[in-house]
Amino acid sequence: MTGPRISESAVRRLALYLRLLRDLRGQGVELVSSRELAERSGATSAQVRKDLSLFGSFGKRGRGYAVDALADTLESILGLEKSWRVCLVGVGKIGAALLGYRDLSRRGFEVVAAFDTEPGKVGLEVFGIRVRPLSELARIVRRERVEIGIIATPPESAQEIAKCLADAGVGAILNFAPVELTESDHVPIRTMDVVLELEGLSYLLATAARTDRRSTAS
Amino acid sequence: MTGPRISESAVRRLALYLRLLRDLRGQGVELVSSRELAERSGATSAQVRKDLSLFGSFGKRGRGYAVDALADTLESILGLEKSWRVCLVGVGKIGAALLGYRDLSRRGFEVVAAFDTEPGKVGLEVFGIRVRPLSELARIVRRERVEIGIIATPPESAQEIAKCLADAGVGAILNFAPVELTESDHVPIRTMDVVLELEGLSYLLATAARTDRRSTAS
DNA sequence: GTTTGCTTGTGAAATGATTCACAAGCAGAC
DNA sequence: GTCTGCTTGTGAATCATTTCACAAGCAAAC
Repeated sequence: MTGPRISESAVRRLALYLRLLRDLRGQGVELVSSRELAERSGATSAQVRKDLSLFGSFGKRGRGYAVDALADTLESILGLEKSWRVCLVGVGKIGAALLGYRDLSRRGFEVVAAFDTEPGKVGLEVFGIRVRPLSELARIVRRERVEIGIIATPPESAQEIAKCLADAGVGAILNFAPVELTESDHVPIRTMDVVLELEGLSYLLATAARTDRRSTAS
Repeated sequence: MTGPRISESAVRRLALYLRLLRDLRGQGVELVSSRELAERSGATSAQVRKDLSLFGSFGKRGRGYAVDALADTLESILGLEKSWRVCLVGVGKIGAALLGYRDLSRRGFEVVAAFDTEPGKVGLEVFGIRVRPLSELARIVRRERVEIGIIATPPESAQEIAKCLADAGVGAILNFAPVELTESDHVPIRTMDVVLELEGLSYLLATAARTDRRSTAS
């Protein structure tokens, strides 16, 4: 089964449903309806059903979805049955925060190596991970069979490092540097950017302010 | 001028163009074409032109866009001419990393207050910001005229805090807690979730692996 | 002035995502 | 068995976004 073509937002929703299902499973709930999943995830019930139906029929009409089975199915679809081997490049404030973030390993993403250029940082142990010099990246990524790279460097070096990671064989990259990276090879890249997100909110606030001024103007 | 209805992804792209324009301005470049902006932002040139044309005609046919003027225009559209007053709730690892993140104030988001419940943290100064008890949130948010709230607490408390922030008068919320929050009032909320993002990549990796197995199967 | 080369701005077309609406189906009550 | 209440799965319809394609326009060369 080579899954259907499916949008990025649909995948995100599936991951969200999975999180909810795990909670419900923990609470001992056995059945859940698309309506309930929708409420808790901020989607509509039709959306939930469509998303799930892309991969098969998992529900029982009149009853809902079996929490446990559906959680297993989603884990399989999302590739979360195994745990992924991750490396971090750039042990600055964000990088260090990520190393200390317990949820990563708890949710299946094991940080197995960390790299930095700064001599003052190389050799340190940060939350149990030894920081290695960048020069060892290719070697270690191969040796440790790293599958996902996280970039948390300044924007200037990010593109180059993305290239190194791709060349060294990682299959996907999560980028925290505030630049749009172009992907080498076919290695998908996701960028997370706090400032960009805040700027999105700024637009909404500014628009709201403009509207207010208009409607309450003398 | 009450701006047009515009999608979240379009706003994100505008913010991206603005960043590129600032770079170009810094380099002394005076004109830029939609094609160049497209290349650097990962969009298509038609997309760039459509995005910009939603708000007016800023380019010169045959030449391109005046970098300086367009940057100013985008700043105005996105509400980035002023600097926004931000508060942080939850000074854990992510919260502390944010307090230390210079780019926030540099790019127009000034953290003017921080809160935490933990007695061990209250009173500390983290990167120059004093951590206050959560009980003071409403009072300080009002006094400091905070416009945007950032939530970096455990997921259990996030919804409650979103409510407090909305009630206290913030106009937008950026949420780092791994829960889908329902908005109180009409306060928009954006959630950033590292694990969710990694799970999206996991899906791609798993799909690629499935496809490989299919096509190279005996 | 005319030609050339390049670029914008934008309707129209194509594509993609979401919502609607309802037949099909399940389980429990009687 | 049949009736009731509820829920899934899904084609069709709607809505949104992206891409196409090209007329209109600018500047420099000659």
